Amino acid sequence: MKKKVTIYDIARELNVTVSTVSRALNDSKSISKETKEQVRDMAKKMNYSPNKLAASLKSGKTFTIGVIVPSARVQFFASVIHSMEDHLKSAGYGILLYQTNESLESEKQGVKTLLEAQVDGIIASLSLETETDVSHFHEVIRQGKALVLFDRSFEGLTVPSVTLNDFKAGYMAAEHLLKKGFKEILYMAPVQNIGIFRRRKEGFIAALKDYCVPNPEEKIHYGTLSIEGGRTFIRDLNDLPQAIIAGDDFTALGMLRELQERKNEKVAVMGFANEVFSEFITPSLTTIEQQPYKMGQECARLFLNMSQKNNIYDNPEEVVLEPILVKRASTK
Amino acid sequence: MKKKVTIYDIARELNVTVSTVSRALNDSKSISKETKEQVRDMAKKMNYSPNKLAASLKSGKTFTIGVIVPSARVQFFASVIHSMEDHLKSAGYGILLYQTNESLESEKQGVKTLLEAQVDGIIASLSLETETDVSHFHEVIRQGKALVLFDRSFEGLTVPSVTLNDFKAGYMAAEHLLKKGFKEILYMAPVQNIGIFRRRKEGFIAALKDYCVPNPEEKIHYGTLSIEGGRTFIRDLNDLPQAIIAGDDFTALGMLRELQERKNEKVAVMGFANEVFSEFITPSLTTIEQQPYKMGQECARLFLNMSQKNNIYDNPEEVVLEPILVKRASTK
DNA sequence: TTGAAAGCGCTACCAC
DNA sequence: GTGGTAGCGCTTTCAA
Repeated sequence: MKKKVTIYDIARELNVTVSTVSRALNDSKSISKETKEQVRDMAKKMNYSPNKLAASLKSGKTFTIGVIVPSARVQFFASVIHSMEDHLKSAGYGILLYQTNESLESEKQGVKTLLEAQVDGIIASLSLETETDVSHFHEVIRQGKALVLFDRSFEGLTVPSVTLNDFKAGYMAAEHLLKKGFKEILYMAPVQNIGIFRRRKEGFIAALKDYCVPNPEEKIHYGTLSIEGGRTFIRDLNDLPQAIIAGDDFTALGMLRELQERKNEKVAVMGFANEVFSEFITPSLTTIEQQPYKMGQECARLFLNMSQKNNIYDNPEEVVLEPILVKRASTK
Repeated sequence: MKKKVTIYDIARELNVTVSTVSRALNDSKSISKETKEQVRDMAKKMNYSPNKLAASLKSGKTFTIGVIVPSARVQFFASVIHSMEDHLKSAGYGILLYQTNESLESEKQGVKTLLEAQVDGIIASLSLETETDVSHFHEVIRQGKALVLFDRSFEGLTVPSVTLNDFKAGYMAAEHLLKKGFKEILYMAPVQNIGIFRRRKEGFIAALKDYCVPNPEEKIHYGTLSIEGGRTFIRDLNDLPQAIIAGDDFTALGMLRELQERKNEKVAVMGFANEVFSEFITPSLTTIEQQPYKMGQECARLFLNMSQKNNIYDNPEEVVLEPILVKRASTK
């Protein structure tokens, strides 16, 4: 472990000043070609590696962006992170990852930690617990740093965001089943504090109204998002409907399994998210694709846009991606 | 966007020096209780947020650790990342993420970027292209920074690592099939430059020898890891064997689908990785569980261990996790 | 085109 | 128990 080489070492070696070295390394136009070459050669020769920390401290830019997600293990978020990293990396930004595990407290801590790390911005998807308390995100804005929300956003925050058209997603799901001729459709609603689930539910209701199904509100049952939640949902029903819209693909899977064990496969089931497995289970699952790759890409774009502007929160762009209906066997 | 509050502001307000403020904030024992309280109250009142960058520049510790993976979208790596972040966060460390997309060039760039960001260490899983050129990792070691390799490690690097007992994994897979009475077993081998695949293959061969199956080397066919790769593998066979060990679960899935379309399900198929979907496809897939959560946890532990030692590369600990055979319907 | 020097915000050593 | 101050490695303004 040798001592680190700094621009001072290069300067001394070349009998110039650090200013010159710094400028040469940064390709400043006020430095002669020869000097630049000399400096670069020496830097390479001495195995120089810049300390970005020092540069950041001085310049105020870290070229690091904090990403806050409920869990990096969930396929959807994993894909978004993957996409973000790819698109941000090419613009010179690194990603500092923080998982909230669906806890508001953890989310607050995450924002605090990331701000202390002096990230240039934060891209976040809210935890399930984040109902109305978004004060921690106001701090991000107050500091003049870029904030981009995705998927699970909060309407009270006028910041750039990338979301799915959840209303339409709910509407599409219902319409698909209605067009298939199913009349008795049950809708499984997850917690309602999150806008994404609320809007989706509203889309469902709207579709039923448009198709003249009476009392759509009565079709809504609450449930838990998980395979077991899907099983429980079925068990708790007195009569089986013709079709069920589950809160996500895992829940839909649980429902399908529970139904199969009862030798009763006559119920159409669909999910949300288009997980990797959904195509491969039996029956293959009809679901709504949420475009995680596109979402990550758009988040990166919005952030990079902001990093070029002065008044970053003027007219925040709200990208709304279109849900895509993926028809498969489970609603045949 | 107000000007940032620094310890100078707090010091001025309280008529003390920055040393006092710094020490009070860091809970130094040489500061009186009263002063600490005053400082903390004032810090809170002024909405002070420390600039970790400055602290890092001075102290040389960033409490940030670089994580290099082929892709954060792959379930296995997503789970490891999830686990690492959880375990490292509680020790005060943040994760700077870098994806190589299986490219050596990108991996080198990643190491460079992370080192420039002054990470305290790097936890990495090698790209498929990283055959023998690991010079970039030597640079990490040369700088005296902690390096931990996981899953896809490199035997030439004597650094702490967390891997699966791949030999045993291959052995277990073969043994499972042999015990089921299958004699004609085909083994699909992915690229061989990566130690993990080589050792696994050797385990397979050893098992066949132990069970007195002649010419085990002839049972090995090379193939590509993907659903399509699995389909192609089947198509390219002249005769179907009794059982096949695929390179991973996706490939196994491709094989199963190809076989199903031929109305020929008499071939037992198993995979590696225990993906989320493997339990839910039909037939459910026998596979080898690679314990990603445990792996992430152990990586975190090894890193934290190193961060406490002086000679961090003395007797590097090599954690080898046991593969777990998950028996399911596909090899019934 | 290059040099000198201030300073980003914090820590830690040396005084007192 | 507290103060003074020299840097950490870099950028950038002002001079020359």
